[in-house]
Amino acid sequence: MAADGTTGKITGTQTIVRALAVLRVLRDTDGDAGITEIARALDLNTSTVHRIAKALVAAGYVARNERTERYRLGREAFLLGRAAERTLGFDAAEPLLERLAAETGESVNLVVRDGDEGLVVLRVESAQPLRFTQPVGARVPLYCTSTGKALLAFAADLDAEITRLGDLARLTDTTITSATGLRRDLDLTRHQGFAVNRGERVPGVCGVAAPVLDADGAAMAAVAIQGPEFRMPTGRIPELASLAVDAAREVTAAIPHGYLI
Amino acid sequence: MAADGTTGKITGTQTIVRALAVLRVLRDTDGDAGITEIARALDLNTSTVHRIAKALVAAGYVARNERTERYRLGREAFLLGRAAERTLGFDAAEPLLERLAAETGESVNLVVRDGDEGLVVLRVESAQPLRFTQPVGARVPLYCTSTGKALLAFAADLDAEITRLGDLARLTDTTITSATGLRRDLDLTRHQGFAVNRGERVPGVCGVAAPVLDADGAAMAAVAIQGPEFRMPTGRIPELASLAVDAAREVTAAIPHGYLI
DNA sequence: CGACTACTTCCACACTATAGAAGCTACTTC
DNA sequence: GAAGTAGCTTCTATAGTGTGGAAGTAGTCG
Repeated sequence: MAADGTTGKITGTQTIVRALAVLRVLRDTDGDAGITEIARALDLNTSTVHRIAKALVAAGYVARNERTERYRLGREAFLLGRAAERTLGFDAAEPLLERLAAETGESVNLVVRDGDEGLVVLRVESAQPLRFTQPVGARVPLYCTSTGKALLAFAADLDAEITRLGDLARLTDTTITSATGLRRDLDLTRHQGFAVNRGERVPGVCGVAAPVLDADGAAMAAVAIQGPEFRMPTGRIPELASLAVDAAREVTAAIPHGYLI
Repeated sequence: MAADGTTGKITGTQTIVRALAVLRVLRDTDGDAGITEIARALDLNTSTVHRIAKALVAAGYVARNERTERYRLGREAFLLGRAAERTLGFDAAEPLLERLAAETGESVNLVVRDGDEGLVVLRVESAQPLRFTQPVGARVPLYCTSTGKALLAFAADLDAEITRLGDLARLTDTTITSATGLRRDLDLTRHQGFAVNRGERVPGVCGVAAPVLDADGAAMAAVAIQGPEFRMPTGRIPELASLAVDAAREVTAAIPHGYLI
């Protein structure tokens, strides 16, 4: 079968796509949103959005303010998320990351592949006043982050990945901007078993990431330790990497295999 | 069977209802589920479920195992939940409950009204080896729990609530089983500003709950301290109640008003 | 006080979602 | 190892669902 990397047009699901789009708008809105607001954002008729919203309210996925007639996400959305957290093993992974953060004193993230980006699904923040922080749900580039490079280096088809990335935008002095340079870095990452990022995306920020591997040796996710460069000198990298690799190995047991999380 | 809450006859939303039903099945399934399994649970044609599942997978709400062709909730469901947590103020409420749990040494819950039941949306467990525990997502009766009685006592129309409850099943020696008895208890609750439950649902378990009130004085949620009766003697109730009331007042500022959460 | 904006309801029609049939693969049984 | 079984997936004609324009209602601003 032709592996359709990009989502092909699936027919017979217009309504579902629209309903999920409404949820997405509410997810990305601070506070609440009105029907017209949502309709405009999605370029849909207000009556269509209104009907969809009504169904979502009836199901509890959306909460409705009776007075202001405005909407926000509801309790069923919250409960769905909790269930997803459990079934994807994030709740089991969290204590492992917390331990890693405590051991290293730095922030720790769990990142999964989401198309051509990395998606932060868990974070534990360092207790230090100066710490690296990225919100859950943040999407990060693959080619210039420790987690992204760990995901790429242990992807099923490394060459295909590199060509697919296209242009590598320069974000800092140390950003790797050539395909050959990235290839060399990923080979090293694969050989070492962990990826290192020294200010390639944000100046002064260093990351060390280990892949969470499935039975075939492909990366399902990546665990990263992140902090200011001065607290993570070259000499400390081996120790940090070893801790990250250990944590990643434990996370492997926590999350379900075979799923593109 | 599928009716969630009070699903009136809303037309033009069959597909959305079905898609949400598929999500509900996955939510209530441990591990993963197959198409046929879901179709049987919902009494739908497999091809219908398959198409819906495909749309949900494309949107990232459902994760698909390519090898086993089985499904579980996906990352977008998780992210939606996190967003709901934020917009409903649960993330802001959590530290308040944690403080209450630390102050009292007992388990703390936040419960909202869900139709004719209470729904546990947050919990912080006591550090004690013997502790009361209820999972997030658990639904509890209103008439025999501290949180339920706090929600009832501060409902908009108290009389209507009591008649609507119907039969009050006896669960323990101390369960209130008569409408007049419940009425008296709720009046006291309203007067005191907090509800107490001494083993009315589970023998030996005591709860003290304070309502989270909106601007109109109606309950939006309830905060409860729960533990074994012997650690919560009558003499300690005023102190615990005062702490619960204070916490509930702070939670009021955290959660959005006007929404039936 | 009138104009404006937003939410809600209704209904005929177009087009979407439906479900049956059939192909396909993986696993089980004999 | 062949035959059988169960489950996933694709296809398509058709029924019936969802659509969006229009009209009604309520609240807000100048």
